[in-house]
Amino acid sequence: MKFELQETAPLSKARAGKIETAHGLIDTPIFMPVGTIGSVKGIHFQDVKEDIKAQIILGNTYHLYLRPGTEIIESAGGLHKFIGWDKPILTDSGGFQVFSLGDIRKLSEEGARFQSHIDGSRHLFTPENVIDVQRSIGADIIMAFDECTPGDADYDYARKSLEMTQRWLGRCVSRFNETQPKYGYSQSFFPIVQGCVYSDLRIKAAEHVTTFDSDGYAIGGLSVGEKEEDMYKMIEVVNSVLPENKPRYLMGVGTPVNILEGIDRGIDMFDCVMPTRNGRNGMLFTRNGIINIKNNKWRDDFSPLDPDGTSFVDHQYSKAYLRHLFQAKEMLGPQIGSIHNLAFYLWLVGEARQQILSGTFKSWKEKMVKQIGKRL
RNA sequence: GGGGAGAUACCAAAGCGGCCAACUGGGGCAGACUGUAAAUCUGCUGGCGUACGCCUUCGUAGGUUCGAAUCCUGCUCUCCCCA
Repeated sequence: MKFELQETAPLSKARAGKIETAHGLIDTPIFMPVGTIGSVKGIHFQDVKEDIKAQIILGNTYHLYLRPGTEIIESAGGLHKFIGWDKPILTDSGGFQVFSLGDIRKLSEEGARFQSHIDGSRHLFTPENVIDVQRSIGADIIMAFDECTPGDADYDYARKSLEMTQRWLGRCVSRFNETQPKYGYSQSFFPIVQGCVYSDLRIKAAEHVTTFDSDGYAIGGLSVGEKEEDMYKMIEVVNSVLPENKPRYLMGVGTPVNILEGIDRGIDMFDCVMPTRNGRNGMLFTRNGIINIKNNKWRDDFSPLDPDGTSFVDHQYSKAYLRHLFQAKEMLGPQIGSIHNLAFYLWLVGEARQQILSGTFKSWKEKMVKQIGKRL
């Protein structure tokens, strides 16, 4: 994998770049739709690619390991072939599930013991076998196995948690280096910076990951309950340490405003369930603000869903019709909501990239932040 | 014509002397959602008030009772069975 830094915006840390993977190029900054279980929920891959213009999607080690299982994915010839997506894929390691599964898991130095949320069966994830599973899945970018420290963790917990994540990282790297890709193309490995909201821990964590000279670096453990200002501060702190010539991935973030603020602070890659989950639940992000399409006020608004939108759904369907679909619980409603939101997210990062390249990012961003957070 | 059952809030449906402004569904209104255990979850849904509360409600008109959606009587309407 290669990363080319093309431009940095004036008065900002925002960067435009290009990532070259075995499955194609990725323009950065980029947003990656989440396709946890091998599907961007509710959306045909054709639309993900051609309408939404996604350049890379996510999969999840935890979910794919439990179902369909690595055997099936290997038999299919890897995840790309299994799901019919020929562009890049990034897999998350399962670290976040270890965090979000709460009381059906137990952490130890060895790894994470957990029960399947599907059938209750017991499993063990270790830094080593998580790398193995990701080799089997065959994602272009695979993630370290970490502990996603909760946003409200105290210093002592955060420090110990970080130290374990660091030891796990060493084991991940070893396993990564001693194994080979299974499908004839190379895979990249990204370590994850933890450290909760504590600057000194974040700096240590960032310095630690850079000792491994990876193809890129991720910032995890943000937007997990901490204050938004803390998140922005941690991004600044970490990015002041991470090397300029490698992509930086802010995991799990966020709202459209979060993404612009992240770009402004030098983040290149984002993923989040928000556009799909909220879209399924009737919340639409637009460049003019946020629409809750279920609200009564839209019942007789026959104007296009989003006159400024880039997706076909924005022009093909009216607000009143989409509201009707949600009222009637028609599955077309969540599908349209998801497509719209993802298309908006991809437009947002694509436009940010153009603004960076033309040197106008900062003023554009300030204007956008005011608009896109409004409630319509 | 005879016999029986019933009328509860937007709808359906519990309640059958005080703990009832009234269970529960649905519908409606609003909110939440950030590396997806989520096409999910939460709240509100007689009126006024932030709240303690106050006011008006259980077909309708009376009555019994300290107290009635709940008991009694008349009336109106609905449904079922037999002729």
